[in-house]
Amino acid sequence: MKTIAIIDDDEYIGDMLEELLRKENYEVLRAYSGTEALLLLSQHRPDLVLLDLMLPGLSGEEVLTKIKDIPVIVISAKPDVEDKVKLLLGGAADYLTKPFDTKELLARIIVQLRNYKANDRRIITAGDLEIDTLSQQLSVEGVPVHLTKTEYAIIKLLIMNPSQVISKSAILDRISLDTPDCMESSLKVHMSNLRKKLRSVSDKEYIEVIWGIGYKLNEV
Amino acid sequence: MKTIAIIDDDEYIGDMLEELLRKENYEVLRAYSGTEALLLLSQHRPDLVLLDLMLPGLSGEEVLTKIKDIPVIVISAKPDVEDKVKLLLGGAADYLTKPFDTKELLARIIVQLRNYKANDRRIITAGDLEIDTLSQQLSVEGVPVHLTKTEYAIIKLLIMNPSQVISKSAILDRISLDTPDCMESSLKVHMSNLRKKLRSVSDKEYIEVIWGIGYKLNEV
DNA sequence: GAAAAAGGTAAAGAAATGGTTAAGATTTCA
DNA sequence: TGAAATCTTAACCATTTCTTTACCTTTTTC
Repeated sequence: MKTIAIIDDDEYIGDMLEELLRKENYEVLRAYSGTEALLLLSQHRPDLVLLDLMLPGLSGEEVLTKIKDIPVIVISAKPDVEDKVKLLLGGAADYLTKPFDTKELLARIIVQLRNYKANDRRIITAGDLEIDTLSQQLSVEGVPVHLTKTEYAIIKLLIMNPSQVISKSAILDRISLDTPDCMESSLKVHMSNLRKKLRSVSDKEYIEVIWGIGYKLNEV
Repeated sequence: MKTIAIIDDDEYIGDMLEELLRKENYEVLRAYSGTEALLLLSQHRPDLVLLDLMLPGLSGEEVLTKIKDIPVIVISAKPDVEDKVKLLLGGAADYLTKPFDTKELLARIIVQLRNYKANDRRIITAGDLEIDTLSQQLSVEGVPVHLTKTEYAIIKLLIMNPSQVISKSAILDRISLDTPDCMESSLKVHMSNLRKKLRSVSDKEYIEVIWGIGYKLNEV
């Protein structure tokens, strides 16, 4: 998933943009002034910036000069060609004049994003366990552990529902072991192998058995 | 000096553009129809294409799909948002509606050209791997490696998404191997050949297999 | 406490997946 | 058109992963 920072002091427009982008499955960051924007960018690294020019404090132009290596789409109420040229030459990747069509904005966002390497991570943690859904890797207390496809599917299910009891049938559904006869015996083995791998890194008992029902991940 | 191709059947506008660009010290190529454009592009490699949509013969859209890795600025009389979106998603780098201000056009040309390094090339790197999107060449630890078109498409996809698991189906989608039955066997061979070429330069294992899922580029 | 039920482990065989090679088909380019 | 490069297909092998089986331990129930 890509992250987009919206820098706009107008809360109404910002909210509208945020909703629009979230619907398209982007992660959204917000800043409401130039200084806030710089703070935000020092802490996060979005894949793209939507920058409104009318900002309190620092001007949009000043903010633009501070942004390195992230494409910036400038949004402005001024249809002035002089402004457009100045901002484009100043480093903006694109320039849209209000009012704009949201479909066009989305298309231009895609244009900008497709030029850049995706460097986002999607990490889900539960206690000392951490999975990176993009590299499909598990880390236990920071140590990467190699898992098979099925083992990864199991631990992901558990991590996404920490401290909840997951029935064996739910696990079987999710990982779709489709030999109806003898699936449970297979699951037993997968659980055993998975735990063995966790144990090779840490002594903690992450996976707890709920007798007769299923399993539960303890956030130790 | 940068070279810009103008593809426009309207001689008057074309002449105007050519004069404008020459004044700005660009080299100019001209084509007056879709087929002529393709011929021109097969012989020359401009740094940028200005493409008018109203073309006799091949449509501008068709021409666009044939142009790879050269930024295309579409110029159109149609202010239709639907068209804009279609062309932008279809690979256009920018879209200007007539009538436009020439200063804005020049600024947007600079924006497009600025993405390319001083030597006129767009370089994308991941660790010791580096691709040049213009010459479609890969360098491993600085050593150029010759790749076929398909191999290049694969390594580009991996380099643009470093450390991420790319499913085989995603790769197949991207490089459009279109014999649905036996594509995987083909992919296996491409991967094998690609790795062999990488191995001939470096001992590092850049491409990792994620068993049952796909591949991942390690930034060693 | 014994029997029954459920879960854990280890090992072996089965199945799936990926790697490699080579030959034939196709495309490209001079 | 003919030669060279590239792509596809198929066969075979190596490796990884999954399932099955047997046997063991733990928990529950009576």
